[in-house]
Amino acid sequence: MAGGPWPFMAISSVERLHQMLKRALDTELKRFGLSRTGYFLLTTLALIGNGNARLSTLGRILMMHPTTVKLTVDQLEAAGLVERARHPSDRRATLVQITAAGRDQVNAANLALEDPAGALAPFDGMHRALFEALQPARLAAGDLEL
Amino acid sequence: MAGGPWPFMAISSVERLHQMLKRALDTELKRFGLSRTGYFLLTTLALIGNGNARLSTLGRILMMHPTTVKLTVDQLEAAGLVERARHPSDRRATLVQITAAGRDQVNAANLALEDPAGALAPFDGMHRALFEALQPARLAAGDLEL
DNA sequence: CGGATATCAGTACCACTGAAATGG
DNA sequence: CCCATTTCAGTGTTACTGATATCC
Repeated sequence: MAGGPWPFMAISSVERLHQMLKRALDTELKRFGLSRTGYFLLTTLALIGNGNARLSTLGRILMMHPTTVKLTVDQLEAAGLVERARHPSDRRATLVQITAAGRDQVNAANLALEDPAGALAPFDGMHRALFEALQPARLAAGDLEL
Repeated sequence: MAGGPWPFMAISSVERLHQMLKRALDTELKRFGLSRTGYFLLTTLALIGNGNARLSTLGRILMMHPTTVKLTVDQLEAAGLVERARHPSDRRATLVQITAAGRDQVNAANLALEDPAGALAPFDGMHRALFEALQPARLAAGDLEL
């Protein structure tokens, strides 16, 4: 199997790593009642200045379809982790605001992801190196700087 | 957004790169009438010694669910790119064998993926570096050596 | 008997398409 | 008028669960 075409090898590597991380992440998030997309959305909100953003902005940042964003926000809102609010100037838009409970939840989840005894243990200590190793390819393809 | 927790940054990077590669790969494969899973299965078969393997072996290698393997093989078989055959010694197993047409198809696809004017152009020349950059994390998590 | 293999039916989640309504 | 934003209904693909039959 070694010695395949390089595009195949590269794409397969990303695909496999994605699979493994996804499974580890899902098992860890299950205890918090969070879906993967919900976790990404919530953490993104927590890192943004005011803790709020438009649905469309979240969709662009997270590379999610508008309908998927709506569904995810619906679920998070039902769980009390985010709230919808009117945009002050643009009346087409609705803002998604993270709640205090949402911050607590996402902080607890991110702490659990750093636990050396958790599901992400195999990657312990490699997160930063992994992030930096992928920067060139991501930026070359025009992705955000994060 | 920068300065988030490292597990989040690492997982997001992999997720985003996976998204971008997936879209580029899909648009490229569309012209060959191949699905992504079909492409992975077919290329794997082409790289294996005799060009055949059990369904269960393919599932393990490709991290696919048995039912997904069956469905993918059904589709490839209908397109004449693989054939099912009895296992010589183990009568429970069925072998999937790549056909001559399947080899032609997958070779053409892999050539297109290396085209500097194709959808994978942003990653041109980075495939090998990308593969090697992901090796440590993949092997640490117990993945195949490829 | 336990375990592996393949298949099938049914379910669930997610992404997408196309449409609609509202507003910049 | 054109475009952005959000929402909704309907569709398709893929992964999963649980069950079955066959065989090592």
